Amino acid sequence: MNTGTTTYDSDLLRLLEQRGYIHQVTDPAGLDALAAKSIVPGYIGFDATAPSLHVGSLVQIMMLRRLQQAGHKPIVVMGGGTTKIGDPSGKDESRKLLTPQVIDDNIASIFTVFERLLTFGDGPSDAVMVNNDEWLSTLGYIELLRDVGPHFTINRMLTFDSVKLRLDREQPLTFLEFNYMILQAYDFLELARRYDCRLQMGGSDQWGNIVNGMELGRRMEGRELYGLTTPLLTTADGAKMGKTASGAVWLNEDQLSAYDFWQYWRNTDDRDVGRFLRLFTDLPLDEIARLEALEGAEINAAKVVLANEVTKLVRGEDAALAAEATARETFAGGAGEDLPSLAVGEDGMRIAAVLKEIGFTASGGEAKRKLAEGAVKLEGETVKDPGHLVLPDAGETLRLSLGKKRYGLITR
RNA sequence: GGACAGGUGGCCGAGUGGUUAAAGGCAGCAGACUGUAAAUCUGCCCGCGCAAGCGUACGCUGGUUCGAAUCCAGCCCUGUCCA
Repeated sequence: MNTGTTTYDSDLLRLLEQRGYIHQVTDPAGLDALAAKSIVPGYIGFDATAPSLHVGSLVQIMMLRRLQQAGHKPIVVMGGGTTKIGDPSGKDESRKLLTPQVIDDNIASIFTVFERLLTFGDGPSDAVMVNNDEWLSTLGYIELLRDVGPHFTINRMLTFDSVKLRLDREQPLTFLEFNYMILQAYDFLELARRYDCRLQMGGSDQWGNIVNGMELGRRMEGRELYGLTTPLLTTADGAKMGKTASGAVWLNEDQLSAYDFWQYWRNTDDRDVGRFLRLFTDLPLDEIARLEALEGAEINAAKVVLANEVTKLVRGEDAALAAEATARETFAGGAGEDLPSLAVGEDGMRIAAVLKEIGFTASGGEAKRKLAEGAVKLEGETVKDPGHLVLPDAGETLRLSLGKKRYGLITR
């Protein structure tokens, strides 16, 4: 693990290293020297395919926050232009094309989260958000080929992991996907021109793209650019971060309630607590060290702190407090108000239907299975009969649970 | 354009005429144990229906057959090699 000692002179690299953001840096000494003496504008690119980013992107967002904390300028690049040609992320089917309107709406929605974590404005170290559609959509093909094309060799492109993997596995790799990396490289060049951007950051899978951008900038305009990647974030049991029972862990409230968001962090694996505290909260390192050292059941206290802090940053303080209060009451046998709820109406509803309606199960059949397994409780009593009629008295609230972690409130 | 190999449930991957809603693995959910952790063991894991049952499903379309994921034809898609 990270010892906290570092050889860097700049606040930026010290901060990033101590908190565990650094996987690779193209020229650590050069970047360190630059960051020690001047403001470094740095960018990270984000997808605009959905109305919210999810937890998997949070490391990157936090890294922009650290950049700003160290006095530099974060640039958020939304991939509006690249989204227009579809997402080539390896999955064969998910190449849905989005209309410009949808993309713009997505970007606006995503921005609400950035707004909480970064300070935007016109000052030298204020954050800015740009859409790469601004330059990509007006790019001429001939022009691009002539100016940029000569700087890429197919030989080298073939050596990139993203490409090699596909070829080795004998999977299709389209020309479109192959070109994606050129457009991403072009982004870096354009940002260097517009904002004197010197640094691109990203996940470790972006290393190749980042290096391409740096080299393009150097070859075309003699620019000195830097790249830095974060480690691929997995949970201690090896899974990619951000996936859970009911899908992705979205950052926006519209896609995932604050309570569920809070629960995601509360359920962190013991082994991940320290690492996540460093990455995803602003708590001082010595306090994190103290929390991380807790053993046995006591580490749960650290998980609560983690959940509170992350929820506070991403969703705001009120949301964090409410989520924590709800969790405390709920797991103490009561029922917090933040829980999902369902009104069954005057005639009541059969319990299998209730489970489906409230979103605990995907289908009626699954609800019946869970009932048969004895996983469902109503007011603390196990219910097994799918036909059991749920009908609270007027004004009464029943407490429904599926398994040990999912709770909901049923009213008439 | 040609030759060959392939397209199976969220993913990987068996299955070459009925007993196949389709082996096995992964992921997921639940139960037990716990600390709302991990590991482990057990069960579940297409949809609808209280149920008997019904409906969909093995790239697409059509055909053979009492019966097809499995056989035939055409088409679409992918890979490898050749032009």
